[in-house]
Parts: sequence; C-alpha cells; structure tokens
Amino acid sequence: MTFSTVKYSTEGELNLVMQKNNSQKRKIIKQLFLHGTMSNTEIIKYVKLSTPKIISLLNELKTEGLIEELGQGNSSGGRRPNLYGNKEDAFYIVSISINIYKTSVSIFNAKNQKITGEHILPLTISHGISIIDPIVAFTENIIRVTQIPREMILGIGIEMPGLVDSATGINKTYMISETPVGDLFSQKFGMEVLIENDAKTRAFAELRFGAARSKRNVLAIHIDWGIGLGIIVNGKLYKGRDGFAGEFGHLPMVDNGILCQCGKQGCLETIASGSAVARMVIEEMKEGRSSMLGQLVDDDIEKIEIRKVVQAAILGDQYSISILANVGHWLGKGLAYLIQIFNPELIILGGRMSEAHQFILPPIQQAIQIFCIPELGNNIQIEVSELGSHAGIQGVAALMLEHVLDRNQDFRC
Amino acid sequence: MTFSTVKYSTEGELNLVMQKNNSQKRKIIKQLFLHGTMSNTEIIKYVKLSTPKIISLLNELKTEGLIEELGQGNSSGGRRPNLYGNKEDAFYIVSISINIYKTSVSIFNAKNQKITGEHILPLTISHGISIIDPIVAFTENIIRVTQIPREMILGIGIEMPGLVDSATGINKTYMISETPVGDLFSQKFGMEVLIENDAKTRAFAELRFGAARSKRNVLAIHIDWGIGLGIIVNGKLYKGRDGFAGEFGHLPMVDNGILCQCGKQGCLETIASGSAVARMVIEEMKEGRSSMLGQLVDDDIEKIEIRKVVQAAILGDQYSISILANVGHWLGKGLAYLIQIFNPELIILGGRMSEAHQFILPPIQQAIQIFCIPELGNNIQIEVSELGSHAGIQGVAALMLEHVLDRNQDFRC
DNA sequence: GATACTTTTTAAATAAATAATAAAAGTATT
DNA sequence: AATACTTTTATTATTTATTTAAAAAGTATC
Repeated sequence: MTFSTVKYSTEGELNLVMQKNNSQKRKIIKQLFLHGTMSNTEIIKYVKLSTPKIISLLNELKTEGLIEELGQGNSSGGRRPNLYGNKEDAFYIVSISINIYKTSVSIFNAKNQKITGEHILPLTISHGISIIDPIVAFTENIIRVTQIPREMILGIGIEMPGLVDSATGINKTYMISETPVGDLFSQKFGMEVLIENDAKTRAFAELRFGAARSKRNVLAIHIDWGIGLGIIVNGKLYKGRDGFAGEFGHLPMVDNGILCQCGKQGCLETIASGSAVARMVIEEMKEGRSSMLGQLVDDDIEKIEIRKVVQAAILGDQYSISILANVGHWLGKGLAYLIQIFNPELIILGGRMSEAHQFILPPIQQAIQIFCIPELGNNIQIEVSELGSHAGIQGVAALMLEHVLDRNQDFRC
Repeated sequence: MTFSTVKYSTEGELNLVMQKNNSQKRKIIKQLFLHGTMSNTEIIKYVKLSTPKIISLLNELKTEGLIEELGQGNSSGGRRPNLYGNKEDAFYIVSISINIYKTSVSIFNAKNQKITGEHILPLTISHGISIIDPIVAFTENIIRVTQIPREMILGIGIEMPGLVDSATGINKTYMISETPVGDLFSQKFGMEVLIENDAKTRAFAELRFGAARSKRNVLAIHIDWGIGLGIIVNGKLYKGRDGFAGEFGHLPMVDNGILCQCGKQGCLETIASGSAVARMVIEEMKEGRSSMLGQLVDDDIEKIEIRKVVQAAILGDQYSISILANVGHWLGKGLAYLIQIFNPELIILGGRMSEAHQFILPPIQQAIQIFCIPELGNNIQIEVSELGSHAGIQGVAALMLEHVLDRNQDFRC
C-alpha cells in the first residue's frame, strides 16, 4: 500500500464550526468542498447573503484555519476576485464502497481530494454482518497509516446494494441483524456513519459532480449485477417513505418469468442485469452455443460475467451483441415506464452494463419509441455516466459531508 | 342562477400587498386562506418568524384591510389567543373545471369560501378551442352577476384533462392551437390565468385539504374517463420537465392490447379506466351478456357509463362486480410499479371509479401483494379520496392562489 | 386564590442588508 | 502608450430588520 503524506493540525480537534450550529459557515465550507476554489461572488450564488456578510464569514473561517486564500482569479474587466478554498486538513471523510464481491475504502480531505488510493478488500456481501469486522479493521489500518487524527474525521460514508434506509441505518436485503448495520459500523468505528444504497449514491454523485449537475429532474440508472435507480426530483435525491424508492430492477416485466432473488417472477433484473446476462450466456454456452466468449475465459464458462460479454461484443461476437440488444430492449421498455411517470430532463446510464452503451442504446431508444407516448418519449435525453467506477466512492463522501453540514438546518420553505 | 350577496370595497383596487413583493405578508395571507382562522402561534408554525414580527405584520395587514380579528380562540390554560382571518373581500379567485363533457365555474373569496354555486356548462372538450369563447362568456356573466370588481380577482385557475404544461399554458392533448390555451384564456379574460392537468390539480387538493395534508410523499390516482396520477414529492406537486409527469394511464400493460387514444396499444387506460369499463360492458351486453345493467339504462345500452356499473355492482349484479374486480387487478398491478418506484407514504384513489372502492380495493391489494417486493408492498396505505367531486374546483383555486402569492420567492434552499 | 401555562407587549440587542466609497483591473479612445 | 471610462470586487459606515429576552397580562385548573 502507498499513501500520500497528509498534513494535519497538531491538536487534531475538529473545528467548532463543524460541530456547532453555524449554518452559514457550514454552507460556505460545503460549497468550497464541492467546487474546490471559489470567489466571494461565486459563493453568493449558492449562499444567499450579501457581499459584506460573506466576506466577514470568509475572514472568520480563515482565522479559524478552516479555509485559505488561494490568490486571485480572472476578471472580465474589473478588479480580480480573491479566491478561497478549504484547507485540505480542515477535516477528512472516509468513504467505503461495499459491492457484491469486493469492498473498497478511500479517504477524502476537505478539498475533496482522494488522499489514498482505493484500497480493495475482497469480501462477499452475502456473508452478511460477518464482513463488518474485516471492513472496520481494514479501514482502521488505512486511517492509522495516513496518520490522520481520528478527531479530524467528519464521518464515514458507506454505500452498499440492497434496500437501504439511511435514516435508520438498516439494509433489509443484506447484512440483516438485530441492530441496524449503520449502528454496528458506527459503534465499531466510534464515529458517525452514514449508509446509503449504491444506486442512490451514484445518482447523488451525478447530481453533484456529473451530468445531472445543473439539472433538477433526473433518473440515474445503475446497471451492475443488479439494476438500481436513483431519482433526482427538484434537485434533490428522492428516497421515499422508508428510503426504498427506486426499485426499478424489480418491476414485473415478464409473466411467469424466471424466479428473482426478491421472490417474485419475471423482474426486470432477471432479464436485463449484469448477472442475468451472465446467467443466460453461461446456460446457453453450456448447451453448446458457440461464441467468442469461450476463448475470452479460456473455456472456463463459469467465469463469464458482464464485462466479458461486452468485451466479446466489441470484438464483434454476434451472440454477445444479440444478448446485449435484447437487454437494451427490456431496459428501454422499463425506461418507458419511468419516462411516462417522471417526464425527466435526463436519464443517465451507469454501472458495468453502461460500458456496453454502443450495443444497448439503439434498442433502448427503439423500445422507448414503441412504449412511450410520443410527447414524452420524443425528446428524451439519455447519457452514459462519465464518472465511471469512481462515482460510488465520490458520491458517498459528498453525501456524508452534506449529512453532517446540513444538519439542524431548517427546511421549511 | 342564484348568487349569494358579495361584499366588496368600493374602490376595487387589489391591495399592494398582493401586487408588490412582500413575501412575508403574502405567506400569512396564504396560510389564512388555507386554514381559515389562525392564531399568531399557529401562523408561526408555517411562517418562520418571531412572535413580535408576526404580530406587527398582522397589525399592518389589519390596517390595510386584508385581514380581520375574529375574536379569541381556546386555551389550555393561558391567555386566549387572538384569532385572525382573511377578510372575505380581500380578493377573489375564479375556478374553472373543464371535464370531458362539461365545464363548471365557481368563485372563491379570500376566506376560501365558494361564494357561487358550481355553475355547469355542457361542453365537449374534444371540440377544441371552440369551447373557449362560450366558457369565457359564461364565466364573465357569473362575475358580472356577483358584482365582484374585476380588479379584485387575483386570477383564474382552470383544470382540464390532457398533457398540460402549466408553465407555458399548453395542452398537448386537447385545445391545441398556435397560441397556448392558457394565453388564449388570459387574453380573453384580461386576467392572469393558470391552467393545470386535472389529476395534478386533485393531487394538490389532497395535499392542501385532503388525506395528503400532513404527508410528504403521496400518489393521488384519479380514475375517471381516463386514468391520471398526481405525484407529491417532498410535500410538493411534481410536474417533470414539461409538466407531463404522471402519465400512469398510458403505462403499457397488455401486449398487443386494445388501441388507445394515445396511439399505443394495451395502455392501462384501455383496461382499467371509466371509459374502458363502459366500452367493455357495452360490447359484451350487445353480444347478449345478461346483467342488471340493462334495466338501469332502460335497455339503452349505449347509455352505460361507469357510474351505472358501480350502481349495478352495489345492487349485487355479478357481471358488474366481476368487471370491477378485473379493473382492480390491473390497477393493482399498475400501482405495484408505482409503489416500487416511489415507496410512497400513501396512495389516494379519486375520480368516478373510486366510488367502486368496495369492489376494486380487494383486488388492488391482492395484485400489489403479487407484484411488489414484500418490503415495499406490505405496509402500503391506500385511501379513497374524501374530497369527492369538489376536489378539482377547490384544488385549482388553491393552485392559482399559490401561483400568485409564491411568485418572486426565492426557492434556493 | 395560588399555580401553571399562554399569549401579547415592550425594550434591548443583534444581525444583516444597503449604500457609499475605494480600489483594482480591464477596455476603448485618442 | 497615455488617458479616461467601465466593470468588478472589497471595505466601511449607516440604516434597517429581526430576534431575544423579559415583563405583563390573561386564563384555566386545582
């Protein structure tokens, strides 16, 4: 493992601004985290206060050692603005991404820079709460090696698949236990922990750092082993009553279809997810279907997974292409439902399956035309995520930050 | 026609508070409109300001003649609170509800009291923009007779079926024309006009006056001739990019199904709407199916409509009951999609079809159990609207009010 | 009638916006 | 290239708005 050197204040005492209820300063810190470097005028766009007020807050934050001046920006005719940014050692956020077969851990500083690599721990989520202790130990070791004082860590954000309720810290699909997983993590770390569903996390990453940045109503589909959906409504992540909104993968698509993990039959996930593709391909290959896929896995058919199918399709493998086209058709039909209900500005495709966009986008578009009222289906904008695999770890760090910094705020409008 | 006597200020000049940008006073007026009578303390719950501030605003509003003191409320041991309410002649709102076969017009005063009856004009919406002039003339006459000074009318709210974009005033389904319908109405009335889709209007009525009042995430289904959906998300009406969100009735439910008005086949609306029921029943009755329905329409089978089917079902007609059960099944499957995507707190059933709740609710519940993941489908709360036919006219009046009073507000959060 | 609880009123303190001014940097003109 | 002008940002002083705190007064309950 390699670690970059990390500056930290010798006391290691999280500034009062972060603890106390000073929502104005916290708003500034949040914007500087999200945007990196900002001028007074830019900050005003996001924190509605007058110039003198913002300046005085910035000066206070500067003497408190939370932010620093970063020279002057450009001007289109006028005095150059002073630029400000968070001090990188103002606080840290630990980001954990739990996937089906691996968990990765990173640490972000107050400048939203990933100051460690993505340290990967191979763990299978289906092993349940038994994976908590290894994750905690692994993470604690990373914290130790970076020499970040624990007190400077704002909190730990954890993204994971399944029916997650971030409010109660429960995951109803994986890691079921008496005490909510979130609380278990929180107790073992002795720190604030936020857990969130992976599709929602990635939608949030798109909202803050990706294609949804300036948009208000966006659907972010996450197609990996399963199919998830993150819903952005009025510029906010929508969670629903229990935090379970967006179970797109379990829409019933095929009557008397294949049995899904969820217990029902014919869910979208059973015909259009990464694991569905792997299952279908492995089955048919065993029955003797010929394809370039065999070579790609050295004839170890069980090793076929979605990335291999995409790879084969790119190499021109007809069978893989036809499988992906079929996936696109079903995804498109599913999207048609969402489009008619949400009338979104933008749909973002992410996850492993989106790497096959050249093969799935045309059938998706076609299915939308077939199954949508023209007024709704016609000008629909579909994009492939540009955040890539980074989205999860980035999104959950930002979620954690906002969870802490937006606390105690009044949301009455 | 009968009209109640209406008080009005002799000048007939809409108070400056309503015109100028005094958002605090406007918030108070809005709350008094929605709640009727409120004390200082109650107002503070909705308008976040301190007691002295609210009191001084209330006093100003009193001297401006917009509100009045209404005696004292009850106390649980303490000084009795002064009660305040809008003066009924502070302003008026005209409410128009355009349905498929009839249009109704009412006027509300600043106390949210309907000061006229619901005056009904039989008009067929499919006649397009030709119905605008009759509606305007009819409405102008009602205004004239009530003797309300035009200047005291805050605006005119119009609800109608179809793909309505309230932002641009367009209805893409009915009343298509070069100039948006909203603008046409606005020009002819010489007043501010707000148009909105009927299902959204009724969902808003539920949010302000009905079962969704204290809820944040609610789906309001409106099943009349067609099937509409109003989505409440985070306590706000969700409209989508073009205002077309909630096209629940056009979800594809049956492969190669009946051709829908929208051009597609097998939409939910073709099997579970009021007109679908009428169509199915009329067809089968013509083919000789025996049922009590015949008597109810004096054997004029073409006269059968959803209300008659409900009536027959209540009388025990087996055929009608089975038809409604089938409707319930399909609605339930459709709702299962919505539940998994929205994870709502509450689903409200409204419109003519909801009068058949005793026949459709059990199959709806059953279908939800079949097609929903248990975690999402189990504790779902479904209620029948208590607002009844009043919801449209009430909802669009409140929408109009808020459209005007919330204007120029800063929604940055 | 004492006590507890509320609401209203008043005065004092604070917070933040506006306005005025100054400073800096680019642009246009000569 | 020097000058004036415009644009943009920063600083300060002033004014305004709003909250806090405290007191006063009203009302229900025991």
